[in-house]
Amino acid sequence: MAVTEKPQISIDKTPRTDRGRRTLRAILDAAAEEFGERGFHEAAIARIAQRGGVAIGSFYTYFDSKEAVFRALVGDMSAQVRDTVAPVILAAPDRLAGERAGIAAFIAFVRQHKALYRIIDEAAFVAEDAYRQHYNEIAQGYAASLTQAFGRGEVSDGDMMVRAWAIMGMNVFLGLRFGVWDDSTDPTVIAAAAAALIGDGLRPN
Amino acid sequence: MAVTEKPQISIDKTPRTDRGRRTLRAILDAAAEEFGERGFHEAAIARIAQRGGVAIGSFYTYFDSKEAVFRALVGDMSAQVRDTVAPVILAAPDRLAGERAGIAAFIAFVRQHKALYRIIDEAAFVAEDAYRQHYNEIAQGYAASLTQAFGRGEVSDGDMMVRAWAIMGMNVFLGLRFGVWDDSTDPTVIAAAAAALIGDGLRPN
DNA sequence: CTGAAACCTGAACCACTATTCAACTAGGCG
DNA sequence: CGCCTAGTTGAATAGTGGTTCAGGTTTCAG
Repeated sequence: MAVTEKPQISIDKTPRTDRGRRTLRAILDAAAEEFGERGFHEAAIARIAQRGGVAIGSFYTYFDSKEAVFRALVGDMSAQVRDTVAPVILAAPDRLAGERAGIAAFIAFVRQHKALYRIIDEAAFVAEDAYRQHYNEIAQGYAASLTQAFGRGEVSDGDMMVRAWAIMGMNVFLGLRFGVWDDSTDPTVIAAAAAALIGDGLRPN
Repeated sequence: MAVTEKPQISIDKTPRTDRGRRTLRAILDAAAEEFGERGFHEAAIARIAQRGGVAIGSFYTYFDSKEAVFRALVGDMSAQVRDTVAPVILAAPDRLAGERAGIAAFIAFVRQHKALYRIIDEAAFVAEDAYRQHYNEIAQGYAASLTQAFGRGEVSDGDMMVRAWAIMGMNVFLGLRFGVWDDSTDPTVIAAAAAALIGDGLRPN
């Protein structure tokens, strides 16, 4: 009995044609707009579909649920942030200079992607595992690169993981305050102040 | 014409009797639980009422809407955090010691109030103005006290507002990572590492 | 050309829940 | 006791919006 392999109710939603890929792209872009403007809960699938110029049904051709698109977006964003900031830090002559350049780059990125920046933050409530993964990965990389810098004698000894989380928090809050809430301050000024803090701390002399 | 002051459809929802105050308290506590466990959008008024042992109608005797309780809770929390951490910082012999004590106190607070800590974070999406107010107020006070410390020669010169936001971000992220996500690490160890970073920075020597 | 797979469509279904409201009870004051 | 205000109750209302599905249309390998 040649059981001709039951066609596995196609659980895979990846598009197979160019047409499909175009539609997926349109939905993703529309979703980014919608989630960015209205937040996860106020966002409506019907509006995402409309923005993308497709039918509601087409949305469900590519995603299993509202949360699924959101997760996809978080992944996209997460990668984009890393791919933007990490090279800037690496390109700097030393760790401390990298710190300053990284902050400036991050603030600039946030200003250019305010909506999408919100998506990552909201993931803390909508897709906590994706949120944790985002920051854990960054912290991991950050701590590793601090350890390397220590090996080169560029930074002092200390708990690199705590430092990584501390500096990440600094960046995120500065990005919120001077990137999202108010973008009238020159990023390099903020970056200079923050980098000075990271480099030498508050202690006088 | 003695226009006998139309009785102003009692827009004030403050309880007038002890019985009322008890009910309000029950609702508030129930709401804190519900919002803490399920987040704003998953939380249901019906469940809050049930938890508090009151009828749905009673909820609306004291609050105009779901968002209204949430805001009340954010205000409560905000005050509680400040009232817990600020005295600890002030009690320290100097600013840098205060920094360490403050971080340890904050992490301890977060561990004891994980649910309520989440409420403030979610306010960023549910009641952004309350969220901004919370952090702006803290930053304001923080920057002012840094300036005073500068006057006493306890900290170096620099942009105190940027520093305030940076240190706030540090604290919040350390609180998230080592308070909410994982509370197995000794807070004083984290506080020591973070305070060392704030005090002397990363620069070797 | 042809048939099947991929893709598209949007009305309808359904579950959920914030808010209202009209009737009721408790308690204190004169 | 009569009366008034504060407080209580929960079924009913009303609106929302995620998801499904049955029936098209498009694409393309053979």
